[in-house]
Amino acid sequence: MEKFEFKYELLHVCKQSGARRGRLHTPHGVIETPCYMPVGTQATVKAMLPRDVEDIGSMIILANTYHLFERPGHKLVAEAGGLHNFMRWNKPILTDSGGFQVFSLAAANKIKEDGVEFRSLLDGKKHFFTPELVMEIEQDLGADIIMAFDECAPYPSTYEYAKAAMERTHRWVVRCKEAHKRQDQALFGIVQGNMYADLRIESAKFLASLDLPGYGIGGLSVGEPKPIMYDMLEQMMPYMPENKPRYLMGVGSPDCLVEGAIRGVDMFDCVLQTRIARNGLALTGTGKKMLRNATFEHDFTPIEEGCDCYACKNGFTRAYIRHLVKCKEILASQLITTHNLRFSIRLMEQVREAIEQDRLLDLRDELKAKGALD
RNA sequence: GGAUGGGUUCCCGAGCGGCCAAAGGGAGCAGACUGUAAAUCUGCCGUCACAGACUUCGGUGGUUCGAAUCCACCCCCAUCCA
Repeated sequence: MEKFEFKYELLHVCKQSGARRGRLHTPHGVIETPCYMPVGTQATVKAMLPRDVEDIGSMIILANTYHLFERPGHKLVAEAGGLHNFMRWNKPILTDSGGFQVFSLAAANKIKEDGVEFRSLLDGKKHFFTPELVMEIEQDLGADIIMAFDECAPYPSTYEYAKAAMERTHRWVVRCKEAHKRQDQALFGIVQGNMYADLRIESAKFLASLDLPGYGIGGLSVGEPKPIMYDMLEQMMPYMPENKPRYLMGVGSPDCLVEGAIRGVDMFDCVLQTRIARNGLALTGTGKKMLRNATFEHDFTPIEEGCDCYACKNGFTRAYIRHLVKCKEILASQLITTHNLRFSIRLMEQVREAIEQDRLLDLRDELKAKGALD
């Protein structure tokens, strides 16, 4: 594997907020930050063609190690020439490690020092995920950015448990780093520490000492109130390396995207946009709109006036989309997903511009006043 | 004209003397959704002055302490026989 330099350029720091405007170079392209990354867990952004994901301005998408290991299997993806070729997406990809599944499927999993025993959701078979196996899978998948195997502790967790999970995560990231060989992939470590600021700081310092090309911030938005999440970000951020991208994992509601950027986050991913789209809920500059609702029956305006997404600029009306939602037509998911993703990506375009102009707090207030962050 | 089986709350469809405002599904209405076990899940769904009351199970009468459930007649529907 050819060596690639995953250079992160810090282009500008917003004088008003401290937010970072940056640029991350990967083998499959450049990522302007801060950015929102659509999620394509099963090697597809649900309801979207790769062409359309590209058209809305996605610079990078996610896929999931755990899901692709289960099906179709990382060896098959390797046989297909890697994830990019398999799913026909030639821009950057980030694979999550399965650490979140340790958390979300906790009832069925056994966490041990060496790794985590998973019960397959598909056939009940037991699998044992170790840092080494996760690295093997992620290297076979071949994403540009790969996440270390971590343990995402639930909220609330006791201090003792949070500390144990964090320390285990630290031991695992060292093993990941040891096992990771591909030079054309960037291995990101993940900060843990639950809702304990001292643990977060300890975790940030430890990970910084490993000199990895980027860092995930994990274990947030797991049910805690938003002010707690923001407080955690504020407390730990001074200990995160300035010259490395910071990826707030799994967070990405419109308000969190802006508030996160203000607190120094460079990358976000979130399933919310695509999931709520499939349930008929559209994000707009004046707040969320449940297009299934009867109020839109005779509403022949676009989802959002002035939006440049395919659905809005081609005359698809709320009344029509409501009809599609009620009929459970696939096009409803396609149109609303396209819109929600474009909304989020455009939001980040605005955020980047505001950072360059040292006015991100102003932008936040303007968006808030219109209801865009509700 | 005769025989048989039916008519249940918006629709389909259970119920076949009290525990029935009436199972279940659909439709309708609303809500949830943040590193995707999600094209999923939850709630409401006769009316009202709503921890209670009132009006419903083709119609009308009757039996009974009590009927959607039993009886009589009538009106419709389906199939079969003339």
